[in-house]
Amino acid sequence: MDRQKRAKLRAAGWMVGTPREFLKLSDEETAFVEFKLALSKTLQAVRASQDLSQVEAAKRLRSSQSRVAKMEASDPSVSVDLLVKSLFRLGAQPGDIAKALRPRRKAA
Amino acid sequence: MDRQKRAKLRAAGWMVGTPREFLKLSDEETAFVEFKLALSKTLQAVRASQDLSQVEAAKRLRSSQSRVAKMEASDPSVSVDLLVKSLFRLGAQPGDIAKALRPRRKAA
DNA sequence: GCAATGTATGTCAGATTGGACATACATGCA
DNA sequence: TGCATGTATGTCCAATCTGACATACATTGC
Repeated sequence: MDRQKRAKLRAAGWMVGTPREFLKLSDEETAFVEFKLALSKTLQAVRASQDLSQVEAAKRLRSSQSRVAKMEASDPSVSVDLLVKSLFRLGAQPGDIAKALRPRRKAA
Repeated sequence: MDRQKRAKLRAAGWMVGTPREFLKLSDEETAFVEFKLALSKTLQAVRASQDLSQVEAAKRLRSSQSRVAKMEASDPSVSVDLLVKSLFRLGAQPGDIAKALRPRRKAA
C-alpha cells in the first residue's frame, strides 16, 4: 500500500497497518495470536482434506457448527486447548501440529 | 518389569502399566496429554535455562508459585493456553515450541 | 536440631471458555 | 424467485480454568 492510499484511508477513519500495530500487542501477545492462527488454519485444512462441512465436523467433534466456525476464525472465545483437542479428534498427528507451528519466513 | 514382579504388584492392589492403560485413554486423549507434557517439560527447561526459581518465574509470569509447579507437573487444572502463554512470556520462540512438540522416537 | 530456600498439593472465588441456540449472510440451483 | 446448503456472529449459562492463599514436603547449611 503506498503512502497516498494510506493517508486517504486514515482520513476516512480507517485503521491502517497490521493488527499488531492497530491493537498495540506485546511480543508475547503477538506470538500467541499467531500461534492460534496457525492452529486455526491447520484445523480448517484438516477439515477440508476430509471433505467435511462445519456441521459434519462439529458432529465428529461433539460440538456445534458455530464453535467450528469460531475455531477456524481464531475467535478470542476459542482456546488453544480446544483447537488442539479438535485437531487430534479429526485425526491430526502430533507431527502435523508441530509442522504447522514452524515459523514461516517473513515476506521481503 | 518382569512378569513375576507385575503379578506381585497386582496382587498387592497396585496398578501396573502405562498411565494410558490404567486410565483407558483414547488415542486423542493420549495425544493430548502427551502434547501438554511436552510443553510442561519445555517450560521447566526454559525456566532452568534462565536459572529462575518457581517463585521468580511466577513473578515474571504474573502468576503464583503454585501455578508454576502445576504447570511443570502438567496438572489437569492447567490449560495448554496457560502453558503456551507462559512459554512466550519467558521468551521462548515459536520454533522452540514446534521443536518440543515433534514426536519422539519410541524406545525399542 | 532449625532456619532458609525451593517445590508440591489442596482449596476456592472470580474469570474465562464452550456447547447450544437463534439468526444472519452467502452461494448455487431449479 | 424460493429453497437448500454452508458459513458467520451474537448471546447465554454451565463447566472449566487460574491466581492466590495456606500448608506440607525436601534439601542444604548452620
